[in-house]
Amino acid sequence: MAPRPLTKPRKDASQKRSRATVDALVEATARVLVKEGFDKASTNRIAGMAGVSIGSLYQYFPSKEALVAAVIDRHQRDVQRAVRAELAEAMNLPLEKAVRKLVAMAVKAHRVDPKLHRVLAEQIPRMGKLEDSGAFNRENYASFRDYLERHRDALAVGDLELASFVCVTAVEALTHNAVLAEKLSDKEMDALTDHTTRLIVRYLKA
Amino acid sequence: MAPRPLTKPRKDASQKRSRATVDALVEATARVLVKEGFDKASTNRIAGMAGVSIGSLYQYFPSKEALVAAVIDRHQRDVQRAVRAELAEAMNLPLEKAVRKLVAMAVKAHRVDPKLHRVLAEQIPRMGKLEDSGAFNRENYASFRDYLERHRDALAVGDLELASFVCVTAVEALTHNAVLAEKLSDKEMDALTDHTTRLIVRYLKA
Amino acid sequence: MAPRPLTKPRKDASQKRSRATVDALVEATARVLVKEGFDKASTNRIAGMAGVSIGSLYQYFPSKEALVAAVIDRHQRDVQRAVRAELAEAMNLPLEKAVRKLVAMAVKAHRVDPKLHRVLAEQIPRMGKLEDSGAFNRENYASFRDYLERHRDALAVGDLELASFVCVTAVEALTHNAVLAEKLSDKEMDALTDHTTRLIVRYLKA
Amino acid sequence: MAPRPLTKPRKDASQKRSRATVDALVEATARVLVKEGFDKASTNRIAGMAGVSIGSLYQYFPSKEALVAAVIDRHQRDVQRAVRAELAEAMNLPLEKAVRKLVAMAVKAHRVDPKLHRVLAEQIPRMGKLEDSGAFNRENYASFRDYLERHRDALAVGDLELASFVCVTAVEALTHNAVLAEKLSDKEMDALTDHTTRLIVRYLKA
DNA sequence: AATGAATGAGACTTCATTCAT
DNA sequence: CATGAATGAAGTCTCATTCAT
Repeated sequence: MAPRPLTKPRKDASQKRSRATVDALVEATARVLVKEGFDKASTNRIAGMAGVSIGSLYQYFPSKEALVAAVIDRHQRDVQRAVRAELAEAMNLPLEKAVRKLVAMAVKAHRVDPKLHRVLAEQIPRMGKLEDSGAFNRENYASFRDYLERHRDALAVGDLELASFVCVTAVEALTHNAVLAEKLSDKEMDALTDHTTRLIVRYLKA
Repeated sequence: MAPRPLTKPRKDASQKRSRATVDALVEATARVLVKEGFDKASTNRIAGMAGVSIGSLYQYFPSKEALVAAVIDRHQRDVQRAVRAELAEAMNLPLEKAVRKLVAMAVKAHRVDPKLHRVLAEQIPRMGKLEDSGAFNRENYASFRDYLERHRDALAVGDLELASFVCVTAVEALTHNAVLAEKLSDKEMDALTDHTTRLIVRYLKA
Repeated sequence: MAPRPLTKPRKDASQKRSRATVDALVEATARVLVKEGFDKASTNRIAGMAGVSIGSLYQYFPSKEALVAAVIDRHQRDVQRAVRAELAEAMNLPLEKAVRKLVAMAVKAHRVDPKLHRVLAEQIPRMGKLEDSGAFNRENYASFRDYLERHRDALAVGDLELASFVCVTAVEALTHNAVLAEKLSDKEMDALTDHTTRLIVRYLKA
Repeated sequence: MAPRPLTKPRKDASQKRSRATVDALVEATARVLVKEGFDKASTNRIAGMAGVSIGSLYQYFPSKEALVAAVIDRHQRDVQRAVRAELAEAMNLPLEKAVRKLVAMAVKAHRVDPKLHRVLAEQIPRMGKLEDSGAFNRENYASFRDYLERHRDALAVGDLELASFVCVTAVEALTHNAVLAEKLSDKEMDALTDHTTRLIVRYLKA
């Protein structure tokens, strides 16, 4: 067994400090993005809000883009965490219930941090991260395709790839626009969920 | 023959020159937006590409935004022109044919200048022109609602406002994403049109 | 006798038109200077206010400076005209009355167009026209020296050059500052006139 | 001896560097103003003369005006420092001696940096700092009024506010113009001081 | 002469990033 | 490693002036 290096604890401490700094920077970036918008979000402002010197910022992130990318990652992890359990559940339900659950999930995903989501949604396409856009990301897309595969017999559509694209795109767009509208009552959101569910179910069902 | 007024030609020449400059600037803006993206599209670059001095640019457009707004207007007029006749036609068809035509129309609209459309779609939300976003603008939205109103009896949905939102949003998102993918064959586009049409028709039909 | 050239009348007409254009430009410059301040007074704005094209402006004035110089000249001629008669009168009065008249004259001079005067007073030093500054110009200065010369016996001062400088500078500064204050009542202005007169008379009188 | 804290030197060095930059900028502004005049004094020129990047200039001064304001402040502090002791002394002298001292003081004040003073005197009115204009500022004005108050019995004038205005304005104008003339010998300056003193004393004395 | 479109030097300012301490 | 002063390219915009018509 290798001897525990003497510097470990200290390194741990410093690692902890590093981690805290990184977190503070990511958090500050998110806050500044929301409060000031992308164009006004300067690295100096971000460093200031994080309570960190501009030099330190560049110790941990090589560029402004890297910072924004980290925010995107964190946001997507947050969304994923909020949704993963439900997604798993939905996978075992019959079509209509499954779809309804998925739609509800999409709404929930968009509501994790709508203002941040909005800013990011505007910036992501400009950062060549198109594939990750939307609150439904690759992972969820695959799960849904899987589900369709397993229920192929109950479906009216043959091309599951296309069908997945149609469903995911439609649901994503509807929930995205609805959440961004901001002024929707709970009742209206429920109505939207109903309609979206119907849209998808009727499309899929044989 | 009426004598040609002596002052006319000069003024005309002048006006023609102005008009040419303005057009060159709008065209250059569109080209730069496509080639370099919004952030890199500086007024100097635009003036350079238009073969016009920076001073002339500011003679006609008070700011970068004004320039982009002009590009948006021009693009929307182009789209509208490409689509208006078909839209009118579609209004008199039975449901399925109408929807199919509308979907085809949406595809066509997105194909007017897809790369420009992509850039503008990213910028429009940041310019407070939300309502005009998408290839379906307000006017088309109203037409569609009208159509639903007139066919209310054949529909399964009661809330036409909501139904319009659902249909327009879904069609817009599907065609937008599909066109942006760029790598779709004609056959694939036809399949998408079929699916989209089915999606909408099944949703609407009683 | 030389025959009257056939073009004379026309030339007259065109000269009249030229004169009108020049006047309009000078007037417009004065107005813009007062309304917008020196820095905001662009040649284009001046041409616009004069109802004349920028090209024509440069037909008559080679530069912005020339325009301002013309305004200064005109203003000084206006002031001179307003004051000349009184100045002549004052020259024949006994000391105290003469001084009082001169002070009143200085006030009047500053009131010809106080707002324009103020702007010009700020600009003149920057244009190398120091010697002409103030509402008392060279001509008036000489007249006053003359007056002192002719009343030398009644004076307590020997160096008339210096005395002239002292008197003219003091009166000019007092009336200038007082008029620029703008908020002085007539009564206060009268008090100032009294005091200024006393200041000068006591200084001069044996 | 207390141990020198480890972080102190760096911070000090930092602060010293900042301070040096700021000083260099203010000094450069003053120099450029004198050498080129206000209109030609661009921030780039100033930064260049200070041997500092334009970015650093804007790190410390938000605008060109702020820079000029700093120069004004510095100049006024310099003037004040040169004059304060004498002013205090003068306050305890009898009328004639006091006035003579004040006049001498005004001359001295104008001689601190006459060329800079000239440029600033032209700019200050345009910066809404009217009240501070002249080498006599508010503080000195108040001191003088005080002095008159305390010697009211010896004076021929009742309205001390007006009297202060008359005295301060006259002295300021005379010394200002005299110093700006530049070509005056010491003897001439002495003569001017005598005359100015007489002007004021005779005006005030009962 | 009159017109006004065009010019372009140059002003002010911002901000991502580097580097001496 | 942290700090924050310093950098300078690049951006937006103005305005006196020129010149083709």
